[in-house]
Amino acid sequence: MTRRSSSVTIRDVARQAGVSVATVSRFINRNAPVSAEVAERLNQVMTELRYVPHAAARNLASRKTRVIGLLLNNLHNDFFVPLLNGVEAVVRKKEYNLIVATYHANSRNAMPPPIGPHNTDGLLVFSDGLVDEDLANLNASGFPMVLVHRTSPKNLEIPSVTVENIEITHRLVEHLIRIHGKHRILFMRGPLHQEDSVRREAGYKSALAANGIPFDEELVLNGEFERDIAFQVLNDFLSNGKHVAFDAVFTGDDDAAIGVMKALHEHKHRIPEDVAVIGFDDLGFAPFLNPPLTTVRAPTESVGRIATERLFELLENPASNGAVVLPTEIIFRRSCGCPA
Amino acid sequence: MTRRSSSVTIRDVARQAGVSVATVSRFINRNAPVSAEVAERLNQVMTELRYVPHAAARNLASRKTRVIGLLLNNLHNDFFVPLLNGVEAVVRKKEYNLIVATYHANSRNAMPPPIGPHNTDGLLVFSDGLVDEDLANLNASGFPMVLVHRTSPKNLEIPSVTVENIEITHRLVEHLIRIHGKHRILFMRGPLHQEDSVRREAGYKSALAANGIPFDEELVLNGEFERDIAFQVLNDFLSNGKHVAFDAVFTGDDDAAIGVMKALHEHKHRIPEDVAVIGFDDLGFAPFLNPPLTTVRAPTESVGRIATERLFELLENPASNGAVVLPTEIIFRRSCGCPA
DNA sequence: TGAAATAATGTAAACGGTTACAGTAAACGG
DNA sequence: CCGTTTACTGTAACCGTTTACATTATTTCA
Repeated sequence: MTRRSSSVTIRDVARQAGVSVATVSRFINRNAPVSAEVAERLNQVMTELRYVPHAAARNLASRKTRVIGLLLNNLHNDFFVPLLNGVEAVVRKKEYNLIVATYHANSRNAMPPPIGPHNTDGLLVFSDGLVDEDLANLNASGFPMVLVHRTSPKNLEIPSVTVENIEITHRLVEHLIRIHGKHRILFMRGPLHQEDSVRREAGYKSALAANGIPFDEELVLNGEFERDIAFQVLNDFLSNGKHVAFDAVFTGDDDAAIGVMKALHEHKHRIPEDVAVIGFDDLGFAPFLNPPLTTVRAPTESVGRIATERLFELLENPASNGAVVLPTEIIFRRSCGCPA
Repeated sequence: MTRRSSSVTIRDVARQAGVSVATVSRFINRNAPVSAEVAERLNQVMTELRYVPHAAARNLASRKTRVIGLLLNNLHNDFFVPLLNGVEAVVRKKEYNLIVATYHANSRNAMPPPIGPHNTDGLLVFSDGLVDEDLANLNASGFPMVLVHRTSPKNLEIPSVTVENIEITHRLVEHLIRIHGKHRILFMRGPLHQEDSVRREAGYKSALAANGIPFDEELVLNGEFERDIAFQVLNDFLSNGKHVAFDAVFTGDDDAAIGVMKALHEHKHRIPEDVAVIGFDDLGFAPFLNPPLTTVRAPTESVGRIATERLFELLENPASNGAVVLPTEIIFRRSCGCPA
């Protein structure tokens, strides 16, 4: 067999420097002493030959990839920028690589998850594509994972990083009711099984209940936490004559709030006079929307950073370590009816 | 040596199915016929054993990684969401993986690029961290690359995907001058050597020149195409008493425009009456800023998609194929002074 | 000073796949 | 009916590292 590879290998370096490959490997990984003399020679030879270790070979031999994966449902939301930013910063500092992949519940049938133990050392799981059973299997095999914006299935104890949703949503919706006298509050929810969406819906309902407002199924729309879908859905709702009255919209996230605002605009509803709008996340543009968006500030970059740090802790010391819930805070702006 | 690996290998599958590893490999890769009988048996055994091929081993043996890399300067801009989205969609369809890494000119001293021929099959280069010399070396070695928002160094012919900047900027700035009578237009530029920024500056200058307005060095600020930096810089500019008068701001990108608007707001300048603002990119939130942002629509998701498609073409057929420049279009909204 | 630890290096067996090469049996073509 | 494809399968070398084990020279120290 005549396999040809143009790339220079560790053997070339070893030969050129007159040492064994083991010594070169040790020098590269600094995991055993190498004489000063040899070290210098190797440095020289390596730059001269432009030697770069072959990642796959290292991975195979060492059974590490130096890659961590981030599994998302999709990339249709500005929300992911701060999240990615937090993740990437930590990954870079650790001199690891980051694989970003999308995978959601519906793609399960077609394909297995694109990233996992076979090509990463650990996973940051945002996606709902990995169902509880998958998580259980991976966890049982000792594969390091940290859940993001999602909590561990019962009796599995996978570490997670989330933000506080229910309490804050309750308070914000209650604000709409008590301060601004809104009683017909539409909820533009996210993906059906996404925890943030579920929790925000819970907070929404509990605020209604606490204030004697009956829950109306008709006032819940599926915006998928996506700008375009939220627009579409609300637009249809407003167009399709049914004319269910509402005087406020709680949009599960800021990005979808843009779609909501667009639909309201196009149907000549004034915000907040006719319809108040509130969001969630406090994305960078929220203060500059028209009107400025009342929302909940979620520390998204911190979520990414902390989740990644915990994943690295797990890599070094495979001891599970609970759930962290980061605090959130309401930011009042004009879209709810508050004065500028 | 006693190496232990808990994972099931191709040999386990082969033994269990009573065939050779070669047959299993062929079945997995579907690159040679396998009898129906064996195929079924393998399917069964593989799911039973939960066999997943080990990526590193495949990579090593096949000398392919099935990974493409996206190299960015940073992730501090909502602009990257549509870009990433376009890239990721194509990568997923091809059943490849995507490594996202940041690397910029200043990190060169500290580290080599985190991704390259050693861990990817090809690169989408947005970053300025890879200087012309690096590109030349990589290109000479036949490594597939596509430049994004950046054109090929002279006589290198690396494929690139960019958007039209100069002409459109010229027209937009001229609009500010001729229609809205602005004559002191501040330019909030991006990173010094970023081509979009350079070209937008060229369009800005040519519009000034074409309309008899002298270029004033003092009216150029470095906002780095980052929201927070743009805010900081303009805020300082407005605070530091120097009181250089201006009646408009051309912000090199929409994300930075948010920072600009914030600074203007805080200093009680009305937009567009006192100061007009125009951006670039037409990010999703642009129509909903207060006031709605006049900007240039750039097909960012298409840039990501097309660049990635071209990279895959390159993988299959290493023939260089020029530069594509996608058209852009001005979107007039209120921030420039146009009526709603 | 002799035993034990340490430093520096080499040899060669993995790691888990792919694939060139070879072989056998069945199908085809004239 | 026989030479030639074609379908299918197996053997084993190889991809480029890491690392267990072995070896020798040098320190350390009781």
